[in-house]
Amino acid sequence: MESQYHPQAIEPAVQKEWAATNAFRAPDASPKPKYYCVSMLPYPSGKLHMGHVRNYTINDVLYHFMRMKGWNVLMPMGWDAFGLPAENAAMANGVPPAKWTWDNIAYMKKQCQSMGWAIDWTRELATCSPDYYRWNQWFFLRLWEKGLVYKKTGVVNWDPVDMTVLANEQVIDGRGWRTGALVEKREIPTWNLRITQYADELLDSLDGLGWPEQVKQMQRNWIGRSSGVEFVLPYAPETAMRMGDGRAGLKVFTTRADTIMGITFAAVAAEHALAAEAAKGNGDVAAFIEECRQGGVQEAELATLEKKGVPTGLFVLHPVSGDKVEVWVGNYVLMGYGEGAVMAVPGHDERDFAFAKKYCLPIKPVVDVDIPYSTDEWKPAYAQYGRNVNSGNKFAALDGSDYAQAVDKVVAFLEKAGIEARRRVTYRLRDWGISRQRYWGTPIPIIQCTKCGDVGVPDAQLPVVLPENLVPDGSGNPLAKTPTFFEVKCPKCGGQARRETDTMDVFIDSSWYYMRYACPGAKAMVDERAQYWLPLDIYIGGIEHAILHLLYARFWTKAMRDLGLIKVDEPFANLLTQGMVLNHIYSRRNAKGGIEYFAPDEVEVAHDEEGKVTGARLKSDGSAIDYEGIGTMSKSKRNGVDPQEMIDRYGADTARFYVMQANPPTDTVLWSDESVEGSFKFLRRLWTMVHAHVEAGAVENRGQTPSAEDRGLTPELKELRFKLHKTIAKVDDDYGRRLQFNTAIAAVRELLNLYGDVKDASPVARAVAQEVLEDAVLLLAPIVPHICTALWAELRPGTRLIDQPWPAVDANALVQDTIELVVQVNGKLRGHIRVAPSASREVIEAAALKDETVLKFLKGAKPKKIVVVPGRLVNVVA
RNA sequence: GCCGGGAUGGCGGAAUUGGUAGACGCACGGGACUCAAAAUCCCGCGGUGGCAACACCAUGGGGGUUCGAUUCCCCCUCCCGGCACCA
Repeated sequence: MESQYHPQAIEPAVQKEWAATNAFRAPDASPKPKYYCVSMLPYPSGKLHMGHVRNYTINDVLYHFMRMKGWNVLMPMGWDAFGLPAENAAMANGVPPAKWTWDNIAYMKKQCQSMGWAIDWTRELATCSPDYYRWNQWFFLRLWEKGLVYKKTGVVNWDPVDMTVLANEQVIDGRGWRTGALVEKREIPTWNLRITQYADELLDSLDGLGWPEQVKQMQRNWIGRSSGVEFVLPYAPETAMRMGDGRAGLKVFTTRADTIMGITFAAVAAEHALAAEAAKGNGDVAAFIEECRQGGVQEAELATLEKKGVPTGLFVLHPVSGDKVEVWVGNYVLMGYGEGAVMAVPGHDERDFAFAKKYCLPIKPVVDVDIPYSTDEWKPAYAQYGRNVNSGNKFAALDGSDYAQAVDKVVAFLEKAGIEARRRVTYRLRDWGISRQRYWGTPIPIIQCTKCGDVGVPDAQLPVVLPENLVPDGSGNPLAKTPTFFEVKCPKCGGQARRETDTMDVFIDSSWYYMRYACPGAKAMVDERAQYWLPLDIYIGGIEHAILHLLYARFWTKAMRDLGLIKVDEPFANLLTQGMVLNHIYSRRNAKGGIEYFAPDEVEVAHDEEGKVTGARLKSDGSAIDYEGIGTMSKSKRNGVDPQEMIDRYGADTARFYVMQANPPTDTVLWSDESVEGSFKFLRRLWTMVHAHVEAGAVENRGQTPSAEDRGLTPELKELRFKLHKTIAKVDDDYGRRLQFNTAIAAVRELLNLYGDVKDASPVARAVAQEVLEDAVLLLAPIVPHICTALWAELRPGTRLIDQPWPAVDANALVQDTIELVVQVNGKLRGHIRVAPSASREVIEAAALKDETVLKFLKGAKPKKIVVVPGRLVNVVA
């Protein structure tokens, strides 16, 4: 056996053997139970980064573990190949997005292979290939037939200089990232999917999923089902004349109908029809609406704006008192939620309160909130439910009601008064707008005919193929400038028509790729092989996908089910959300006001004594740049770390071991490679241990190791076997249930530390050593499969690691004569006692009360109480 | 702003159901081996006091529940993720 550990020789040889034997090819039928484990597919940005290494190594550990446990395991891989970065790269280098993307895929695939991940490459897919995206188009048309697709006006970010729609990511502090121009809102026609039709099911079926509770909670809050009352605030007479829209008043929605007597004003969004009417002949309102048009559409930006508004001079009537109530235009009212209009109750709503304070509008508390009410300052308690008070003489019957009673009474009152009112369930969730005014995506299969309207592309003409040779220039969608693409005949009337040039949101691509892995080459969207593999037994990916991607994929699955394509209700039975890998971010504003990012290794950083960054300059020319703090590794911010250097220097096993031993998979981590050396040293030590054992001569009697009954073991060897079998149980639990790999590695390190302490060359000891080393190799195999494959071949010549089952725990090895208990006084550690595992409470108490330190702390007094926790501790309360 | 999460030695982390705080590593210090270096091995390593035995303090800050709190509850600070066109 080679005395030195040479990963550069071992790893390619092991990988070659795997490839030659199709080791990771998963059959679509098997007597074994199936286990389908998938990681979120990567965007082919150019190179793998440490987040990928973490993600796919976690998946790989589960692959090997479950395979050793006897499952038919599938781990596939693919490429989320459409999207914005390819267009940005094209603008920067003049290379078409297709070429850039395919080159990146080729390079990253090589990197994946050099990591040794157990991927079944026969199922690889790229979402930018027509074979894949044709089914996006086909399914879009099916949804359209079912009425789940519709067209409506949407609001987007508009860069007035580049004359182009900007993604939210491309808006930095309200300005276009390339031009530095102030961004505006612009309304355009968009295609939408009716995800809200599935809102209830998406909410209710969360309960049965094996997902982290935090993710389920985020999805619940995102869907945001709330029940409330929708009613009409009747227009005051002169307002009714002006509006003349056929409606008797302003429709509002509220979840707090019980506070109706606290209405002191009403507010509408700037885009509301009433605001437009008010702007006629009112310069202030018109100017305010114009002001609201400035800036982008991101909710985070809108929600942090200072609350502002103007009075419209239009009035509604309080539905109970009949008092005139003025309507304001407010920038905090969202057109996209409810009706774009709210009844304002500053007494019990925080945003209304802030608005009222700013514009000196009356604040009228009408619910008893248990604490004294002061209009000086908002307190969260003001928004609590409580008994109604101060309802006035027209509705005195409301006083004393609790929330539920109050809502009942209000609805009954409004109906009796002839005011349109109904209970309604609303959702925070909005329909899914899928139109993108971009080139590198799935073409939307619609043809716009002046005579026939929007016509679906006939199935026989699918896919609508995206031309692959265009290069975007930053101004608009190149497809819209390519007549060979958009000039078409109408499939219905044969007349001249125009092809839709918007493409689909890339979240569509990632909503069902894991089904297509299951049935490569299928002649339909999916076939029966998908039914065999679905649902995923575990889905692994970044916590940043907790809402959007996971919600869209769930919706898409349910829609496919309802079209009879699959039978599952949910795609992901279990979910492991990986924490983000963060790194420092450096940027600089360019002359135009756009933004430019720099990689951490291009930057020299100055720190203060506490390690805080005080300044940064470019290594190349010494110019000052901005430090933006830490954030997720991403292509656009140029702060990703390529694992290649680590692989070249130490090998893939060290890289895999390092990322798995450093932190639990769910933890967010700031990238550091400080202790990589330690990981490599451990693998080298493992190699040395096996080498020393093997060179001392083969041990044949593995499997006939003296068990506890045979009593052939010294106490030291018995302890070693105890530790071994404890470790097997611990690692099994960590891999299989806890999904926490750093503690599994620590346990194996402890085992090998103890093994290293045993200096015994007797035949019995050599047999135990064989058992320990074999099992340690099996326990580590899922994490570092290359070195373990090589070591196994030395420990058991003629057999292959990949065929081995997971090691079994020997219950006999876990039998102990005595156990140690902790002795506490008042909850503080004061000593230890050794007792038989079966020791009674009385025996334990007596032993504790004989302990000298315990007696010292008791100072002769009798203990007040003694708490015994079996198997753990005894606590004497003084 | 709203939703979700996090904070433990110089650093990464452990403590799984309320039961020994700091496992296992990294870095560092000391020693052995060596002509020397590398590699390897051994010892030490939260703070304060003490020769030591040991004692006290300590899990972002403040309060509470409990025989016992890193763990549960309330309040606060800072950081991370998401907020619908980054993926």
